[in-house]
Amino acid sequence: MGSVLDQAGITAAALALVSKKGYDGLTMAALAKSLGVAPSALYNHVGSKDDVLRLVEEDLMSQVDSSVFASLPWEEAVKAWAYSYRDIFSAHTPLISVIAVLPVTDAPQTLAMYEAVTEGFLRAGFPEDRIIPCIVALEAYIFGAAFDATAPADIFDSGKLAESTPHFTAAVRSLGPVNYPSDLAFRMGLDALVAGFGALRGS
Amino acid sequence: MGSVLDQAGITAAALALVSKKGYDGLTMAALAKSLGVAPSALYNHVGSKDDVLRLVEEDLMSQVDSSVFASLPWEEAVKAWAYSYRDIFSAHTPLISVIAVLPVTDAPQTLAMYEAVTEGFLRAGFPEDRIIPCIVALEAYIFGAAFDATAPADIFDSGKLAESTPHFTAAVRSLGPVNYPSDLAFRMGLDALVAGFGALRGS
DNA sequence: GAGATAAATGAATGGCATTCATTTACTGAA
DNA sequence: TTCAGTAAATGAATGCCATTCATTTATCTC
Repeated sequence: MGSVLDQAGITAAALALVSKKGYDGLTMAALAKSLGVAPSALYNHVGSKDDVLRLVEEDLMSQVDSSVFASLPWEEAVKAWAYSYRDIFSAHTPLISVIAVLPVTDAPQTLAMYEAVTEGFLRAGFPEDRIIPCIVALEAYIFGAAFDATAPADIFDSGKLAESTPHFTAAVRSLGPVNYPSDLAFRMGLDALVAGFGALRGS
Repeated sequence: MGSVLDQAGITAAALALVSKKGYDGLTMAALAKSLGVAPSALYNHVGSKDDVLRLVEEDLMSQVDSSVFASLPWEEAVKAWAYSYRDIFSAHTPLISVIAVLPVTDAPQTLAMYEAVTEGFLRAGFPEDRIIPCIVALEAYIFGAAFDATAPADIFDSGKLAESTPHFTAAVRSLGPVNYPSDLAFRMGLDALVAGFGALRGS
């Protein structure tokens, strides 16, 4: 044996590469180079590039703060968890298309997060059969919001077509200098989801 | 002139190709072949493959039903619009990563949709400066839910790690035979968002 | 009919993930 | 100490991809 490579090392190198060059720079060749190894050597440890993305996902999932469910009341815990989840994945949106569709089997960190969140919901008095739908809805919102967070500030600039969309253009203008209110929108939507779901709790 | 190709034809061919072979099958070579033309000929009409994706996006946006805002009360209109939006894009998730970040300038169909939705919110009594944040939050939710809708039914199968995640595993089991409740979750989240945002309306 | 212009061609380029036959280096048993 | 087995790394090759470019073809205008 005596291998230079292992999954932990590959994961760390992939994360470093992504933070330095972005997901466009995450190629098997670049990853191998950063590990001082030939590209084909990676295939002794991962089956494909998608495997690398899965390793990165697992690492990120373990960074999502689900400990808040043990220390805060449910409303605050959900919000803190959601912010943490979104903040982490807004820097990793290319992963979302991969993971949103990925079975959770063999993803221990991801499962651990779901377990902590589920426990938090149970402790807050949710009926067991409503918990997964709530989590699914919250995750959908979080993933969508992660994309938003990376959008350019002028995404809603209607340009030449402003005259044909007067109400929309006025609504955008009314926001003032910051015309892409990603953070305000995230807070508003999260508040609405938490308020709506909170009503499902048993007494 | 007398060109075999134009943007409408390219858009139609791209949509046909996607519905037949999926987004993996949407290559410039395959697109050109389906149009009876050499791949390089496409570049006289579009600047890049991303341009093709933008054309497809515009076409899909025009299919989203925003006419409901003219005929239904606000709550029902938002829900009908959201369902239509999600249903269309759940078959086109690879576009989401592109468009969620894309400026709306020079996207007339997309702008027309935003204008119709904005008018619906105004008519329902929303303060002008809350409308865009509401739309942003709803869109985030819709895009995220579009990913969910394509997930496999057994995405939450915890497999060998079931014993270490007892609460989560039980919550999944309590859902019964269908263990990925994408539709239920979408309805629940949408109801919560609509209820929460509806409270912002002026009297 | 001449010249301009728009459009299509086919050959090239460079990057990409992945495969595979081969070699290297280490292990544990005789 | 030798030798066989094995895990890991190598480098060359494959096939697909988007994109570019010099060149040709066809059409329209004067």
